[in-house]
Formats: sequence, structure tokens, C-alpha cells
Amino acid sequence: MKNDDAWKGLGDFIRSQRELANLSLRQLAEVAKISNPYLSQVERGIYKPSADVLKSIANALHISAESMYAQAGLLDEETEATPGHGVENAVRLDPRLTTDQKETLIRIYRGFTDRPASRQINSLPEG
Amino acid sequence: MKNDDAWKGLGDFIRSQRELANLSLRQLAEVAKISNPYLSQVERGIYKPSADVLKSIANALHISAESMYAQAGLLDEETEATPGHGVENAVRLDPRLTTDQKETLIRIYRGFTDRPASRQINSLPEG
DNA sequence: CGCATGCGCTAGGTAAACCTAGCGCATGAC
DNA sequence: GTCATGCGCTAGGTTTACCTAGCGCATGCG
Repeated sequence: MKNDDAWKGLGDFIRSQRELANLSLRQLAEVAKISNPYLSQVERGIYKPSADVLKSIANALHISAESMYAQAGLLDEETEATPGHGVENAVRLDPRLTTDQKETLIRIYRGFTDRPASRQINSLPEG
Repeated sequence: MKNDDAWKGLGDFIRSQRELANLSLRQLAEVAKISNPYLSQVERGIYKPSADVLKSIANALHISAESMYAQAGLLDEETEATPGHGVENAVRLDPRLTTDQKETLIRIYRGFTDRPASRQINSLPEG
């Protein structure tokens, strides 16, 4: 993924996380202490925010700065190299999940990552 | 360490790493593909470089982007996530998942852990 | 209906990130 | 001595990050 594409992807990522958190653009901008027009422009890929701003947005969304930088293509690829195992391990170690829930999540995760790309987009697995 | 102090500290860090690698300012700037006056100003704390520039300098010095961001105070001190955050961050960091898939997995995860996605962020429980 | 409040966004302004041109100094070769 | 090449840096210019003021639209209330 090229850097330019990463920045556009970052805007989409921020928007999706914001919507996931059920926040309006103005609410997130206020918590992150940036102007809402600027956040709108960042989400649409018009501007590349500084690392400071990325960190503020990450904190406001309660996600780690690291995952934000990774989304922006700002971490080394080797730093990102373990996430496949990371998701499965994190699920297995989570004390809040039952065994059945863990199996389900891992099955879904594997369904997403093992199928051909044409089957992935916007599709939930059966069941 | 405050952010302003971190930026000055970053400049000192870059200079010391550069000298350690026995590179002149112009040599490092050329490898990192930035102008040498600007690198000089960054080293003296006059300007705060963007994350892109930080990454280029880190690569040119053969050090990890992550340690560069940490030196600049741009990483969370609480990188040790709680288990709940571990799953969500692992999902977000996984380069094999599309944004939609990440959203889906996180929604399912939150449904399993009774973490309502529709709540306002300020009223989320500790976790 | 008017008014208040919320939404995301445009337009123009300011500040700073980053650049190029070129300076003064140091060193080495002839 | 001159000339070439290296050094780090200043000054002014360009680009872009980020801001404020305010728009149009939607919704709810009296």
C-alpha cells in the first residue's frame, strides 16, 4: 500500500471508527481538540494530519496511537508483521470471552483472511 | 516529559544517532530525501517534522519508526493494553483485514462482551 | 410559522512545515 | 596563493496544515 493510498485509507478508517463509536464529526473534533472542518477534510483525505493530531484523534477514539500510525502507513512493515497471530492470540487470552465465543470469533476471522478476495467484501459468514 | 521538550529531545536524539552512524548532516538528509537546512532546523528543535519525515529519517538511520515516535512522545505510555483493548487493537492492526471486516469483527466482539457501541464515548465503562 | 439546535462542509486567513539559493568557514591539492 | 569540495547554516519563498466565520440543510419545540 502506497503512502498516498494510506492517507486516504486513514481518513476512511477514522470515519469508520467514529461512526462505530456513534460520534458526530463535531463531537469527535471537540474531544480531540481540533476543528471540525479540519477533521472533515482529514476524513476525506484532503489533508495529511501531523502525528500530534493523529495521536489526539486516536486518544479521543480510545484506540492506540500505534494502530493509528499503522493505519496511516507510518510503522515499519516488520512491526506489523505479527498481527495475524496477534488477533488469534488476543482473542484466546481475553478473559471476557467464553470458549464458544472465542471459537466463533476465530472462525470468522479465519473466514475473512483465508477466502479469496472476491468473497471478502461486505459479506458476513453464515451462521 | 512534555511534548515541547520531547521535540527538542527528538532533535538531539536524531543528531546523536547521526553522529553515531558517522554521517554528515547532508548525507543523512540526502538518504532521508529531505533538505539539509531543514534537517538542521529539526535537529535544533526549530521545526516539528511530520510523521512522514520522521519515518524517512528513521529509515535512513536504520532505526525503527516506532522508536523514533516514542522519542518524540508520540506513542502511548500505556501500550500494555487491557485484554479488551488487546483484541480490538489487534484487529485494527491486522493488514489482512479490510475496514469493513474490522468493523464487523469489532461489533461482534463488543456484542459478546456486552459493550454497547451505541453509547456516547464519555459514558463508556472503564475497561 | 419562527426559533433553536444539530449536522457536515466551504471559503478565506494565519502559521508553520519544508524548500531553494547561497553564505562563511574549513580542508586539501596544486 | 587559487581553486575545488566539504561542512552547517541563514534568509526568503512556496506549500500545506489547521484555524475561524458562516453557509445550507434537517429536526424538534412552542
